Amino acid sequence: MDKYLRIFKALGDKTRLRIVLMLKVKPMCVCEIREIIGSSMSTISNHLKILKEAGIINSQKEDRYINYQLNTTNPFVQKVLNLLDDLNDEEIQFDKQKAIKINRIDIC
Amino acid sequence: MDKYLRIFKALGDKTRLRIVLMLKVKPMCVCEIREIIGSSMSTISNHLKILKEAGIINSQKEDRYINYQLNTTNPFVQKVLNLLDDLNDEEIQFDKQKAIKINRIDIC
DNA sequence: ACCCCATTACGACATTTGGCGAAATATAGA
DNA sequence: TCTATATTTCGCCAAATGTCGTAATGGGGT
Repeated sequence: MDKYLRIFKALGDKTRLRIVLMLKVKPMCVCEIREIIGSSMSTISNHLKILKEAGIINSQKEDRYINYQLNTTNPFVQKVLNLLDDLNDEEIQFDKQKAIKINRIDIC
Repeated sequence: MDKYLRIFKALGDKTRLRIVLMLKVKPMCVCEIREIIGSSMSTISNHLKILKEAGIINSQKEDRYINYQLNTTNPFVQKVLNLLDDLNDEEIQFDKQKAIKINRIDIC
């Protein structure tokens, strides 16, 4: 049951839900996510840790950066993430547009 | 987005997740749920309120009791609840067995 | 060896949350 | 209408959570 609780808890926070939805656009590093959300580095890093421990995302090194991406290997997570396709608030659309345009070279 | 957040928040609490899963067995009143969970009346009532405001459950009068049951009208909620079919911890099984056996006449 | 991205750990603070008991409310049945 | 009982609401407390800034640490690239 803890596995499920961790997932629901992780997605029950606005900042983390935004992060998950913008990672649907493309994998991003902490820097980029921080730029879109607007919170501090440590705050974002902590949220990412929680999402990672819930098995919702994972990370991968790319050059000097660590890319965070949605975890596609866990079936349950996969199903939950699919349900989020319906979620397209104005705020989420903004985030996604920013995610598309963002270039890490400009900000990191 | 708030709608989704409320649902995830609601399911991100152990007591509430247990309540939801035992309501899969059958609709129950506050008394019965209280008996299975073991917390105070007011605590259970508050959890039910949160689940109701999230659209996960609804209530219906029956005699002197108020029966709480899963809300089957909301498609998103429906899908999420379907995902929970995989969840069958020992603790959950206990709850469900109790739910089957429980008789409100004995305890309310 | 030195940068740079990122993580972690800390203290501080405000807010939220979950729990309780007691009081208030509602309502069915006598 | 009165009473018993089921449920909700209220006020309080403790614990957890989210945020920040700073500072120390890690680990790859250059």
